[in-house]
Amino acid sequence: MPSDTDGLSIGQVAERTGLSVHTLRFYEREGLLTRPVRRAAGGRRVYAEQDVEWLRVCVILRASGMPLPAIREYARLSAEGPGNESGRLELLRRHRETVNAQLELLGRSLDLIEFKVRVYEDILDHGHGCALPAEPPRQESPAPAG
Amino acid sequence: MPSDTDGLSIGQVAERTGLSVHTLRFYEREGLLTRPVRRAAGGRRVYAEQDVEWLRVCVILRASGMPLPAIREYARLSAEGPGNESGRLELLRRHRETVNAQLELLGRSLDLIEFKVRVYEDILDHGHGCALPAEPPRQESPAPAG
DNA sequence: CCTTGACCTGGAGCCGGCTCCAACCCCTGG
DNA sequence: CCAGGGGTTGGAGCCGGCTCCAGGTCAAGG
Repeated sequence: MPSDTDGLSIGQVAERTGLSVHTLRFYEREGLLTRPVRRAAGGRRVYAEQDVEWLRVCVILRASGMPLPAIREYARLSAEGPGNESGRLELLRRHRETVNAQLELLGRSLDLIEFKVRVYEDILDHGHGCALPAEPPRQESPAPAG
Repeated sequence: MPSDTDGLSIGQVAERTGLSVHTLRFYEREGLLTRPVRRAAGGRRVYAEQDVEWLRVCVILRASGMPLPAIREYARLSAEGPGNESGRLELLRRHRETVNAQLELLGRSLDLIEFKVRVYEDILDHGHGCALPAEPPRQESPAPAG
C-alpha cells in the first residue's frame, strides 16, 4: 500500500471515487485520464490526489450524461496545458446546454408523472371522484391513457 | 392506408409519436402495449388514437429513464382495468422518486459545469485574472482539476 | 403487367458502458 | 514456506435499447 507521500492504490481510488477498480482501468484504457498513471514496483498503479480530483470530475460529467469520447476530448485538452481554454470552454458550454435540455425534459416528464399520481390518489381516496383534476401538464394534452 | 374511422398505420404512428417503426414493433414484442394491436387484411397493424396516446406516455416514461420492464409492468396493470390503481400508484410514485433523484443529481452536476464555465470565461476575458471565483458548487470541494 | 412503397416476420447486429474471467505477480503475516 | 489479499494483463461477456437485414406480402398507379 503506497500510502507515503500521498500515493494511492487503485483500490483506494475506487473507494474515494465510487468507481470500481474495473472501471478505473477501463477509463484509463479509454484515455480519460489527464496524464499517465505512475507505476510502483511490480507495475502497480499509483495515483495522486490530483488524479482523484480529476476522476471525481469525470464521475460528475458521466452522471450528467457526457459520453466517454467527450470526456476523453476534455481530458486531452486539459492534458495539453494552458492555451486551449477556449476549446474547453466550448466543450463545457455545449455540455451545459445538453444538461439544461435534460433538465427541461425531465421536468416536463415529472409534470406528467405527478399528474397521474394525483389522478390515482383521487381514485383511491374519493371512491373514484372528481372527473380529472384539471391541469394539463405544460403544453400538450394530458393524455389520460393508462 | 386505413384512414377511415381513425385507424392508423404503423408509419403514421411513428410520425405521431416520434418513435421509429422498428421501435414500435420492438415495443410491441416487449409487451409494452396495453392491448393487442388490431390487424388489417395482409396482417398490417392498425392503431387507434388510444394507442398513440399510450405510446406518448411511454415516450415520456422512457425519456425520464423508466426501464422497459417497468413500463411493461405498468402496461400490464393498465390493461387489467380498474381495481389495481394502488399498484399503478406505487409504481408511479417510485418512478417519481427516481426522477427527483435524477433532477437533483443533474442540478448538482450543472453547478460544477457552470462553475467551470465561469472559470474559463474569466481566464479568457481577464487575461487569466481573479484566482478562482469563489463558490464551491453546493457541498463538496470545487475540485478545480482540469 | 410491373414497379414502387409501405408493410410483415424472425433473427442478427450494434453501441455504450461497463463487468468479469483466467492466469499471473508480488508482498505480508502466521 | 506458504496462503491470502490485492495488484497486473488481454480479452470475452453482458445488458439495455434499439436498429437493421433478408426475404416475403400486398395495393395502387403508370
